Amino acid sequence: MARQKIQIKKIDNTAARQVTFSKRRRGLFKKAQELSTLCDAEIALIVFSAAGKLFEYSSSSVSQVIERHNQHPQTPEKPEPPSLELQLENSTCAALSKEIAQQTQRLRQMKGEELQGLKIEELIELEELLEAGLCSVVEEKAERIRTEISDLQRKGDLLREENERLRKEVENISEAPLLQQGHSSESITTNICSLSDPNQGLHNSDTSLKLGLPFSN
Amino acid sequence: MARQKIQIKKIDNTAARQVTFSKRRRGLFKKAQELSTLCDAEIALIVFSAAGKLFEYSSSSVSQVIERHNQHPQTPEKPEPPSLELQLENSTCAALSKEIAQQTQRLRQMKGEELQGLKIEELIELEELLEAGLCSVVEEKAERIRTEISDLQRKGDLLREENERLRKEVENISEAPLLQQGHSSESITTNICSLSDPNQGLHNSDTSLKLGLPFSN
DNA sequence: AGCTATTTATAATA
DNA sequence: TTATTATAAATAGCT
Repeated sequence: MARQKIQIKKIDNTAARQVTFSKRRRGLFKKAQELSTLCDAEIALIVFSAAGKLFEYSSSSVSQVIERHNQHPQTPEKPEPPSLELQLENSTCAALSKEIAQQTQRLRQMKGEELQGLKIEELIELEELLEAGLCSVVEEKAERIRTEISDLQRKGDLLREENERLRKEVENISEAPLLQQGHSSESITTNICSLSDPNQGLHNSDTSLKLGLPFSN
Repeated sequence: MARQKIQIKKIDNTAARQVTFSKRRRGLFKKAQELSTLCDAEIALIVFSAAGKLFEYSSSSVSQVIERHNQHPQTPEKPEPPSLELQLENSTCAALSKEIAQQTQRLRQMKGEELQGLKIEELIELEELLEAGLCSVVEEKAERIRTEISDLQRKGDLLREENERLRKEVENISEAPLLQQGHSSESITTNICSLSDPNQGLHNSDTSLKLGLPFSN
């Protein structure tokens, strides 16, 4: 509106846009204030800059005008037309909730609850599903226990070897012309070690299978 | 601002005030619209005339801007701070999604999939859960099949009684001095009926239990 | 931030 | 209300 007429469209140049925003915003606020004074009007003006900064003017207080606006009997169309974005969010939430409800029911059915709603055919399918799942779980458990037992036996073997080594070391030391003080505690360890069969590591798989009894529980 | 400069104070003359209100209001709205377009600003402008009439303008929707205004943080850091309501929606969605993910994993585990993440103790619990569920399902199925069979047998009994009644009726009619035409088709029905033991209704429960073999499938 | 040539808004009037 | 128009105000492009 000066030097040159401009098109009312978004100003591309960022700096120029910010300057214009500043100038016109002040002009707008001034006009609003003048209107309210001259004509005894109640005005609220809320402006968010493109950067999200808030500017506001009100002849009284913004909250007061908003309150009056909310209480205004007019606006018979939509009291609160939720934005499309919000509607989408809500519909997304609704869809998610529905999915949760379905999954929850399915989980209950798999736990043997709320079976009334199922037909015999569905019950049979569910039974087969549960049996397959149970079978997988049992197999996984068996595999885990086998591994666990193998690990423990391997560690046991290592400990036994270590003990054997220590026992021999003690024997060697004992051959030295020293008194046999403190030998009692060493003998306990030695005795415990000698109770175990040093060859039992070879039977690992058999042993784990015997211990696998809980598989059929 | 024309012909003569005016003082910015309430216009005494009512008519003049209304005219000025009308003109300036339009000018103000135009300026607001220009600012929002030129500078990509979000604007809400609420004006109550002295007579209490509401005029409003917004670049988007008044409610939306008011909402943004209400939720505006004291320090506007973000270029586009999503309203708290939206954040809540999003967090709700996130929570729901998380729950769905958990349920989905649980369902898979119950179907015997993705068991790697479970400890042996958890596998055992899962196994017990599946066994309990399977047991319930099997019992429910057995009950359903029992009921189904009882129903079918009851209906069969009714049909047999009806057939018996019809057979006797036919016999009575046959005693009349008519030719035995058309008796052949009746006799088939009668023969079929006579194959069944009219007392077998008493054995309903036993029979259903025998037929209950699929329970252990 | 100021300046100023122009455009725009508008007060008075019809 | 609307239209006209003289004038005040606002402001786009520059510093």
